[in-house]
Amino acid sequence: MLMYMPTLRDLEFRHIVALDTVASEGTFGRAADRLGYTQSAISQQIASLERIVGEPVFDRPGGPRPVELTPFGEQLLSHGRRLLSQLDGIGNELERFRHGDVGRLAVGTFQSVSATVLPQVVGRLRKQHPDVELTVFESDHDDELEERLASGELDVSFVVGEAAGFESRQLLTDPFVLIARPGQFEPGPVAVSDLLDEPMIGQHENSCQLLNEAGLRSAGIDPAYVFRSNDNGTVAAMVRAGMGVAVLPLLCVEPDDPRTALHPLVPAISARRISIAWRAGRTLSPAADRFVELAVEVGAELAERIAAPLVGRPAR
Amino acid sequence: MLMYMPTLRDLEFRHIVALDTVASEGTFGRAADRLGYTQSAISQQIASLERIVGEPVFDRPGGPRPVELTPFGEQLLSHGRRLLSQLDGIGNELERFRHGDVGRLAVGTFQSVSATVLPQVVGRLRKQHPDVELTVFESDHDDELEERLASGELDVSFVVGEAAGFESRQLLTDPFVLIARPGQFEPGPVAVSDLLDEPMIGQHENSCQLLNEAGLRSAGIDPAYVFRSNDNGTVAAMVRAGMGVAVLPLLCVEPDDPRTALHPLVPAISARRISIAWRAGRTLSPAADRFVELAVEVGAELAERIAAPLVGRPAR
DNA sequence: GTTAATCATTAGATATGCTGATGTACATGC
DNA sequence: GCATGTACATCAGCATATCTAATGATTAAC
Repeated sequence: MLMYMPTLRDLEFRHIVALDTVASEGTFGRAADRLGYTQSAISQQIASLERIVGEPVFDRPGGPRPVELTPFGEQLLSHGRRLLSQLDGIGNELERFRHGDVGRLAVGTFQSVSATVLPQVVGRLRKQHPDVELTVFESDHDDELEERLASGELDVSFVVGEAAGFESRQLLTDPFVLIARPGQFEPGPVAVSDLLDEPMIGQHENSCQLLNEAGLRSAGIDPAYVFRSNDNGTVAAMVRAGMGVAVLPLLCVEPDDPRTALHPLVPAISARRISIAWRAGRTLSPAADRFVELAVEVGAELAERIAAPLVGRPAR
Repeated sequence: MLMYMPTLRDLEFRHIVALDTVASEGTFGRAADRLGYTQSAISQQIASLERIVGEPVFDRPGGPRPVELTPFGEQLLSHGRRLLSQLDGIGNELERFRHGDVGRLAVGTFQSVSATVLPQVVGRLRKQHPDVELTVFESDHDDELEERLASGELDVSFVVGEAAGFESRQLLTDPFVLIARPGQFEPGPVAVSDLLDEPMIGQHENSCQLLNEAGLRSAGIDPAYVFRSNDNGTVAAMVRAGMGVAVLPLLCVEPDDPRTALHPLVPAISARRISIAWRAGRTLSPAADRFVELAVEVGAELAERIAAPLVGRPAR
């Protein structure tokens, strides 16, 4: 009959615990009592341990004298104790991970979110879970964000609208507004048709700009762009300089700048929906979960704040 | 039916190996092939792992798509890998220990051995097993050495003769010789009875000195000590100065010093036997075993060398 | 819609680990 | 010296865990 030859990989933590307990109690029987086993069980556990390591771990003097670790047993025990405390450490780390207190988190974002939602979310996350290693990747190309989400490089990403293959939670809707010089239009809503002859300032081609142009076109305007920039500050400056007017998502605009006037458009261009997304079917880490929650929270607050000036300001 | 609630302590290395293999293979089946199990076994191992940690470790998209670690699974795996490599490290360390290449070793010794046998043994040990942590405790009181041997403070100790409760290996026998000024006696053996009127120089009371005096008395001499020192160089100097003669174990004497003459005694005082001892029934560490072997080796060489001058010198 | 690939589940065989009883070795006390 | 007590080892029997083999359920791809 061929015996299975055990290796160190067969070592189990109960072996170490038994070794430790017997070593400190001095007898198998007392160790058994302390661990809730019978003497026979401990005897067999130690025997099994000795088969695994290939050496006796105790000197058994026989009779009523206590057993004593062999030098090999001492060596094994000191290594084993380290292993046990490592295991306990792992338990603690996993518990922290479970609460979202540690872990890596890679987030995708794009400009307008980076400037408005993200700082709030990051701030709250860092306050509540300071040890989460957060990395942020920004791109103005939706497909790049989605690729990295799909590959697993990103855990979650802010996105405009929804994309197939992803789960998401909607954070807020961001309406398009007209940015003009103060006095250029009557305060209050402006008809899209009034923009027919206006020179337009816009962004370079991106999902948001496309949505915007599609909206204008469906209202009968074929906008003539005299300048394009993806820097929202530059766009606003050009408007102030009288180069033209711009249609931008509200989140891209500095709402309280008195040097520009904001006007809702009628008919409204369908607002872009900002969500946070992750790969469908992929379990989120607790930290990522927390991030999503915070994003929803911040999104709701922001939605409230941006509704006010848009309605209120033209009346001012 | 009450279920047993597993804890992290129930984690086994096979769980980690399965986790790792499935993670890198992408499917349970291929992992099973690689590990020599059936797919069912791996499925059950992962299920068991998930019960232990309380979380799914894989996202299973269903159908022919590969499984993928959950963030929790990733975290667990990275900790688990560390644990596995620790275990392998322990295996290596134990192997080195088994060969006597690492470990602590506490050795007891006394003066004459410290001056003759020990340096040789230590030298060879350090050369062959440089990473053994050797500590040496020296005492001229046999009982102190034995106490520390018994308590486990010392692993092995050089001793004179044998003591109950210890196992030992004999290294050499160290004959007593007479040390006198050259010309004081005829070269060759000296009769103990000729020492009747000689003033004697001896050591303070210790096991070796007692053996010595007992030997002289049993030959009819009641030695009159005019000076005692435990420093062998001092004793020799006093002999050279003409203060008296000394009877010392040969190992305590500088055998090639032309300013003193060495004489065997007739009838010989029964030589002291030098052994190396350890607690009976206690398994020695491989390093200690090695030390014993080296001590025997050195003892044999030394026995050969000290026999020569004792026989040869009086004839010179 | 059918096929192929995947994991989960089930049932049964085997191995493992435990209990309880017994065997064996040793020290201690009379 | 012999009886006694205390300890570990071993054995038999049982419960449980773990593996294999077969089957079921789910999903992608054609």
